Amino acid sequence: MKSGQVTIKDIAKELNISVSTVSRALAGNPLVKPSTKAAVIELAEKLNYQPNYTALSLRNNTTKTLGVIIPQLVHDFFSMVVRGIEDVAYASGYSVIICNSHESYEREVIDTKTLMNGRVDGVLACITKHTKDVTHFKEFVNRSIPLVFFDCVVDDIDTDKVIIDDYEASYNAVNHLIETGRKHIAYIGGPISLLINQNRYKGYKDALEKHGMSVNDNIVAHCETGDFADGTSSAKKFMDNNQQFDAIFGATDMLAIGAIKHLKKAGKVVPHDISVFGFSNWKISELYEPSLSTVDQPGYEMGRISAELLLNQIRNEDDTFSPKTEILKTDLIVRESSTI
Amino acid sequence: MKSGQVTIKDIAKELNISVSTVSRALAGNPLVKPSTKAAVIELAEKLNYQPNYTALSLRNNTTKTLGVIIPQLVHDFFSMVVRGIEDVAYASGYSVIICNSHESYEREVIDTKTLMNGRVDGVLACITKHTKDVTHFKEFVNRSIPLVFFDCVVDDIDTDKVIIDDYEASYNAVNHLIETGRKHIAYIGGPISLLINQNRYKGYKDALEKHGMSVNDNIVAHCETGDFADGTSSAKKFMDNNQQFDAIFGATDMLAIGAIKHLKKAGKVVPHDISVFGFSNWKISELYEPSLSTVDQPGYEMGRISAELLLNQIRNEDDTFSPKTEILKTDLIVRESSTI
DNA sequence: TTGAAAGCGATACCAC
DNA sequence: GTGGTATCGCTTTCAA
Repeated sequence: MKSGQVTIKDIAKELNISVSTVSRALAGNPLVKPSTKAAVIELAEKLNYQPNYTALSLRNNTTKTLGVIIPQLVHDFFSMVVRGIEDVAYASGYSVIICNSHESYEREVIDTKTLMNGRVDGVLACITKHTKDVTHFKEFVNRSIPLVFFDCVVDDIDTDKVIIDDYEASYNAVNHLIETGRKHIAYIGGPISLLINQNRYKGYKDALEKHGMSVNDNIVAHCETGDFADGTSSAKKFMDNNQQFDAIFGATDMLAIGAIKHLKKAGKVVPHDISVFGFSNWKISELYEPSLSTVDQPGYEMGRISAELLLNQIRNEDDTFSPKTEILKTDLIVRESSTI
Repeated sequence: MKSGQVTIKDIAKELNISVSTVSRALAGNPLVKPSTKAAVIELAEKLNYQPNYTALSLRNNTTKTLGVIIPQLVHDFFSMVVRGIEDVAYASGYSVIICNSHESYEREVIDTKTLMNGRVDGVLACITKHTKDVTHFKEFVNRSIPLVFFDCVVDDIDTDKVIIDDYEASYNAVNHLIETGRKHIAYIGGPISLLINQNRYKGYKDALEKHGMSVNDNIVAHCETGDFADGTSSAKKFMDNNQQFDAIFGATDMLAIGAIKHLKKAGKVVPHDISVFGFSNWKISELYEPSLSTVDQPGYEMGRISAELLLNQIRNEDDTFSPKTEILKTDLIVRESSTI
């Protein structure tokens, strides 16, 4: 763009024909005389003509761009989601613009406004841990801008959603700990205000109860962040309070590894004394020592499916649209930290 | 956008005034009668009017968007760079569109084309490990689209560049190993075709020579990826060949940790038997055991400076432009893996 | 103070 | 086969 941009007008002038003809020639319209067409194409290539994207967007009322609002990028799971989104988008001729909310509610609100002015044809969003008021997202629906939520979704907005079966994953993980002989299983999770954490906690609870155990609130922690430091401090709190436990289920890999760090410091051996299970299958969970048992979430697939749902909405437009919720299955990856 | 979008035309019709007046009122033009202005603003708010971004772009020949081409996102360093870019961009009213080349040359070429059609006002780029032919980047210069390279830069394109002082960082790291008494220091690095790796290797070599040591090619590896597995296999190769060494300088944290993994397996104790130094200060380097000594690169600052240089180019436009290269300093972070 | 009209780049309908 | 022109939404002269 700027000064240097070649337009069809330039081509038309140079060849002494009208812009209409140039446009048609470039579009491969069969009505154009072959010789004219050849001349246009040759000159276009010589001048390195690129159709002005902005003009096309305005004309067609479509930007061929998808917006993604995501709370973190340095995150193996989210990164795979983005990759899935990009692959589907590019394959359909769409670009992707990523807004990183950095887990900030204020930033998220700004991001929605940024995407609301016709810059994108549709939006894929995963809300931050702190998002409670979702008015800013409802506005997409009001304006009938296609919207798909993934992972951390908003319950009371009626649109497509793609989520992980957190409940089942967490149930299975805790079940595994019980079946390998653990009797006193602690829980360390992220902010319980988030639906995904509610589900992970519920899976934990139900797995215990299924086996006739009950939750001991002294070894349950709902942390603010889900980060490493929270895992360490939670494990420390449990031990300082002289709580007995032989396993920890951490609702994120970082919480789990943070907990292990403290256990080691306190002289406990993982998994001999205490088994630990994580959630997300970050790269570090494989590299850490002991390697961490964890839940593998299908991030790429989540991105792929979300993008497909969004493209469907975009293509549908005026037609009737009935929102779907896709629930994706997870896998347990058992490693050293829970192999007794 | 799409059907539902409110335009100034709608407002004009509703109030029985012209679009010009509406436009002026919204722009805060003082010539508009206060009562008219108030009415326009009130209605605009009521209808939740948002100026059409595409129309503005076309009109002003400016997109208020910066493009970023980056080879990886799940990377603590790049992530900080992006954050720095975003902060500067947003503060100046610019959006950021990120193209992830996924370390693929082909993808990178596509990304440059995507950004070449007037979608962005300028581009920030870090080339992939595999990029040798840089014709696609030269086209930005030909079209006088502002361009700034960061981190992995292209030497023979005359534009702004922001780089890390890889040479000095690596020199200092190896120097530290020598000063703590190490005599036989191995080198494991990424693809030597990349300038940054040439510099890291040179820093290693010069530090050795400065202390009267010489490079032993049997304990030098230039790997293809810089990933974990390459670190492991290089360390294995050194040991399988019965090479003696008491330290390893890994030109990425992943290479270093991969190497440690093998050392442990082979019964060596880090740092007692062998010191290890990494590069990049990934989060994992702090969590790993032993915690990894490493080079901290100022990612956020790199992003910030790159974006500022780009915005300067954009604002300058026609004026004379003399490309600058900023070289950023690094810090050594000494942790357990090199503390004897 | 306000309105009419040109123009940003590309497309498509309507003439000829 | 080709040219003229309206149009997308908005800003900005130029007139009134």
